[in-house]
Amino acid sequence: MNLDGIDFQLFKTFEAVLRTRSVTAAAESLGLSQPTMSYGLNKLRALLHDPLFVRIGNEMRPTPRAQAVAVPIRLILETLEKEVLDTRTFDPATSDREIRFCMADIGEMYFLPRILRFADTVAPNMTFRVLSLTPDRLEAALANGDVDLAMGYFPDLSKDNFFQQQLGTSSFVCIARAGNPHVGKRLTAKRYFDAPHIAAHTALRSMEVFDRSLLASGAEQPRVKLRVPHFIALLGIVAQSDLIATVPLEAAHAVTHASNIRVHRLPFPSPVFALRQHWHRRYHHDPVNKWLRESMQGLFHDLLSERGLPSY
DNA sequence: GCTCAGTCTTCACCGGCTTA
DNA sequence: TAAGCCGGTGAAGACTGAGC
Repeated sequence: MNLDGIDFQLFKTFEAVLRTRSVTAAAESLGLSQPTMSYGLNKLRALLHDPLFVRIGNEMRPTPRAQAVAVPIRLILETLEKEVLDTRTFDPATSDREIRFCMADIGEMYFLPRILRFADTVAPNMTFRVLSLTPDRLEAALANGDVDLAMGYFPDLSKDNFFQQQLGTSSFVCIARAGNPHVGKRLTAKRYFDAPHIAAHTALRSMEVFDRSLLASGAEQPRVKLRVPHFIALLGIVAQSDLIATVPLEAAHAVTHASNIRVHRLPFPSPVFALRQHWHRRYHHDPVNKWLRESMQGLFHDLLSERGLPSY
């Protein structure tokens, strides 16, 4: 079986004759003339090698072949109408779609609470999932729709297939537990570089910007005593040890309320990096993706561009 | 069995679109 | 630009069942 000669109008012809049991009535229901209906029916008869309908009295009765194909043809028409030709716009108020983000764990702490509060009011039935993926897997996930939006610092997603929009800029600060003897009353450059550091570079891609900046300035490198893969672990260790950490400002925002962690300005000018949202060009015109991007832009643009260092 | 009304099929033609 | 294709229409003829 091939699709040569298949015209979906013929399926509508079939469905109308089946429904009305009359070529004339079917023609009227489709707004066509009776000969056109008859012509279409004959084409379908030739295609399916069956008379499909035979006249018995004043009724066109379906043949067994017509009865057999009635259900699949109806399914085809319904699928076309509902899933191909349906151009209704996306309505977040009624949608129960799952939105999938890719963020570093810093993003989860900083972006998600605000996203959830926003969703409670405008998209109450939506659910959310956050994935943490390597750059190559993220690229594929955005391309095939497994991830809707990547938010944060993703320098690898600058290829032609991806769109990006800057949400704001960020910089770096230092965090240490209250009373950390390496910090003292004010964090000086000497204290910063003498202190033992903890780093979570795997989780925080943006730290690459900080490292490159420090290298380019010719300054000495911080003494990293411990490297951990997760930002959450870093927080716990900073809170309970004399290690200090350099983290993006968003991370500092996220831990402002933590019991004994204090945020300090760096004792030298901090490099600045862009926080962006990234999406694949396949989904550039997708109503859901479009709504999501515009919402995130509205939600975070002012916040990221206007906020300063948290009070401490 | 004839007539009539309703319906279907076929034919001729028209107009729009594509292609050489 | 002309030819060919395709989907459409109107007209005419054929078919069928109901009524007499």
